Amino acid sequence: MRYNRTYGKFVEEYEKESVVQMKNKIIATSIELFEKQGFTETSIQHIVDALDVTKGTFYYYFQSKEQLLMDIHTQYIDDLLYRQQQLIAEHRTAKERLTAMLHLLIEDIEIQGARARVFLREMRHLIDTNSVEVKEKRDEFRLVIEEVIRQGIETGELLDSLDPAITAFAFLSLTNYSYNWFNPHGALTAAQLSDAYKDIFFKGIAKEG
Amino acid sequence: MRYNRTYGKFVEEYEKESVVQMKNKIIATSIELFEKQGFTETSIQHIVDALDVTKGTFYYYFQSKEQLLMDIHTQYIDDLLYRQQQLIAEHRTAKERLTAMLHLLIEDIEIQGARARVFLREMRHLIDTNSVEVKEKRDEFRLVIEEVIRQGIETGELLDSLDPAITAFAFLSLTNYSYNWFNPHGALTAAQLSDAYKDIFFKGIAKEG
Amino acid sequence: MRYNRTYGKFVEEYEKESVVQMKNKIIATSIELFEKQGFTETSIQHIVDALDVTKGTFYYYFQSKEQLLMDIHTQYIDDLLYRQQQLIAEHRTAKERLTAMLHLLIEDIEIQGARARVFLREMRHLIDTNSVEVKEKRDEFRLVIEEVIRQGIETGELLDSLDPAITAFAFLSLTNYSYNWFNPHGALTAAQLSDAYKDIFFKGIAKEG
Amino acid sequence: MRYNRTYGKFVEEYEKESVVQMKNKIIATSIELFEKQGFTETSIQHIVDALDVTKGTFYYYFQSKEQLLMDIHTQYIDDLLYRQQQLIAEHRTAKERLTAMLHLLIEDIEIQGARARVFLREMRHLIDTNSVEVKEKRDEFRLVIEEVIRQGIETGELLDSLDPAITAFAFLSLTNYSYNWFNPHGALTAAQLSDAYKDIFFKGIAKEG
DNA sequence: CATGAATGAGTATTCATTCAT
DNA sequence: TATGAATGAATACTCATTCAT
Repeated sequence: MRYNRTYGKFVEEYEKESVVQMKNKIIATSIELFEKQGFTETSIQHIVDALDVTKGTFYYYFQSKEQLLMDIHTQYIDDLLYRQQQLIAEHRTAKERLTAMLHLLIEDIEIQGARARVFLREMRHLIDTNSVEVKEKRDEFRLVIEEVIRQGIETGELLDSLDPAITAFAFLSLTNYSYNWFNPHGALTAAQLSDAYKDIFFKGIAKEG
Repeated sequence: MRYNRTYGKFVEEYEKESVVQMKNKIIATSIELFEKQGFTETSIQHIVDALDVTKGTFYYYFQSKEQLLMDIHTQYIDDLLYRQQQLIAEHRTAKERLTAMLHLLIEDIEIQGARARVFLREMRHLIDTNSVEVKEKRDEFRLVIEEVIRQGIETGELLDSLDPAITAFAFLSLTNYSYNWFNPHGALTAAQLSDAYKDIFFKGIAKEG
Repeated sequence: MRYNRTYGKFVEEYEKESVVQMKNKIIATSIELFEKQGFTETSIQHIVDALDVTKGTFYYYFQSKEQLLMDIHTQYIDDLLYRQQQLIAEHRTAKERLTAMLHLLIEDIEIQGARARVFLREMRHLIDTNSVEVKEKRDEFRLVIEEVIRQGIETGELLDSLDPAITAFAFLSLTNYSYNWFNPHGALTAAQLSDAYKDIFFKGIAKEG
Repeated sequence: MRYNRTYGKFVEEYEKESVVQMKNKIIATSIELFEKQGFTETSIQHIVDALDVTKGTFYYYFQSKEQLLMDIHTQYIDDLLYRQQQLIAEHRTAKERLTAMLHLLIEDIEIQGARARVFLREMRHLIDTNSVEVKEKRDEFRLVIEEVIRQGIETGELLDSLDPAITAFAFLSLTNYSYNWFNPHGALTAAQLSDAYKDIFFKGIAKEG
């Protein structure tokens, strides 16, 4: 499982295989249900019924419903940051890097759509320190984009007139909003969508600048 | 009250002024609470406490909590569609129309942010027929944008290479995602943001097309 | 109802008769159950089943189980303090006052034994500010006894060698511990018991001092 | 360990040393927790966490949580009865015997306060036969006091007017209630308290008999 | 001896909704 | 119009106990 790459590294060392397996089973099922019905509307009972275990089992693996949500968020954002770093290392120009990130994020909706949707939608239900922690990581991801844009401006690849912060938000709007409407099982593929967005984002829509 | 323009039209014909007033008071208070805490997390008790009335009063004006949410959605989207039509009538070129819509939507977050956020966030809690009805109106709004883009391509204002549907989604991504991060009380004004977005959307970010 | 004397004064002015009645019914039933099974072992379900109402009803009248316990404690200790003041006013000498308090407390076990037992036993389950509040009132009651003893020493009624604080605790030990074993339905009456305790407390058990 | 004197006698014959040790470790830890939080509020999980073992270990040594409580009670009351017998053997007059018992019980709160408090507070949680068994031993302890008083009356040491049963309860009230308020770490020592109580109990508080 | 995953019945509390007044 | 007492079903969470390993 791809999403387990980074998370797994740390976990497997001190948690038994079976514990990790059951934890991941609970997470996988929860993600499906959270996506369909929303976090609040999905009860622990729903989750354990779907898994054919009892509530006690759930609470053996997770301290609380909120902790489960936090685990989902942490897995997702940690993996995303890891892949962002890889991609930065693999590419040099701002255009290449932004294109790669566009592909990364939109293909994520194709590959692990439910997980992405839960991540983008349900953050509000994290409490106190947890929401701060996730927010910081999301900011980190965004600031990397901002920095790529800033460097692109400096190197002359991108327009001088751009505000890097606003432009980073524009970039994230395109990718993050797409989970609202993009259907990976429809006629339009993720590759086509990210290509189309790449053109719009880089060249704009008007005929002459 | 601006949001009452279209809604009022139908209502005032068969409902007494005072009924409309109390209904709007409940709606206004609910929007504030829904924005702060979310729809599910806000109880009827919260709402009536904030208004210093009793539950019975609430249920005299609304059949259910969901019906209240539906009313909020209907008011919002009807008003938006009305203003979209006005703006289409006032402008001729695709660029002008798109620019006007960009301003409309982003300034909405400044002027009636809570209402916009509740609209964009809580649609999931509408039930079957209601969610279909709202979805149809949202589609209607989007298809107008699509049509403006299509005409812009035909008239040569916009690039031939564009897919009007995807481009309309890109447009809506910029506007609709901004409620997630744009703070109307911050240093950046809505006017500045919509200007920046206009540039990015029309001209792109790359130095040479 | 005697225990409602002071409590009632304030309540009846702003709460409807029927609310007070249901509240008192819930309190009365809860006291019975708390006495028999203990606070923790008595569930809200037990209470509402005994009353043939639903859980919702319980929570309409009480914010929480702990709040119910607090109400029971407040009613009890407020009434006790009130009666202590009356009795102080009615008597002059230390002997008379202590005798009257002995009667008061032991007859309380006869008349409203369950209430007294719950009060003496379950204070531990009050939280934070509530337990402090009740503790302060219990201390107040005790300090009045201490003061009566102190004055008795000064006037020459009581032995100079006494430590008023320890003596007050000795007094309260006799009365408060009796709920553990004294059965009001047995052969020994409350009047006989308080008489016997009065003799022991004033004259001691040894043949010559 | 003092509290193991009598208990140990029987146990060591058929249980391995290590079993007894682990059992006593569990008991010691449980007493601490029961005292701080109460029996019901302390979970097996709390206990085993504090000991850094697992639930399985607990259930290897005790059939149930209630059985653990019973063991605590049995150890305590058996030890108390044993020391009461010793003290009866060591002293002859009623005054000496009662004074010795007063010291015994109040110093117990100083030396093994938690154990005493758990014993006095949590008996209610013993089930049927167990609670009967403990009650019988507590009665036995009380009846020895009663008998000492009876003999004191006969020998002319104590007042003829006393009811031995009531007087024994008065005695136990002084000792047993003290765990509610007496703080062994405060300025007042157990020796001072038992001396003060001895005077009050023997000579009373009034200036002339 | 000891583990720890799993159970199942329980707990306090919440809340949208109804309805007699 | 409005009240507010009552419902009933749901919710997150706890915990003593069991048992295969």
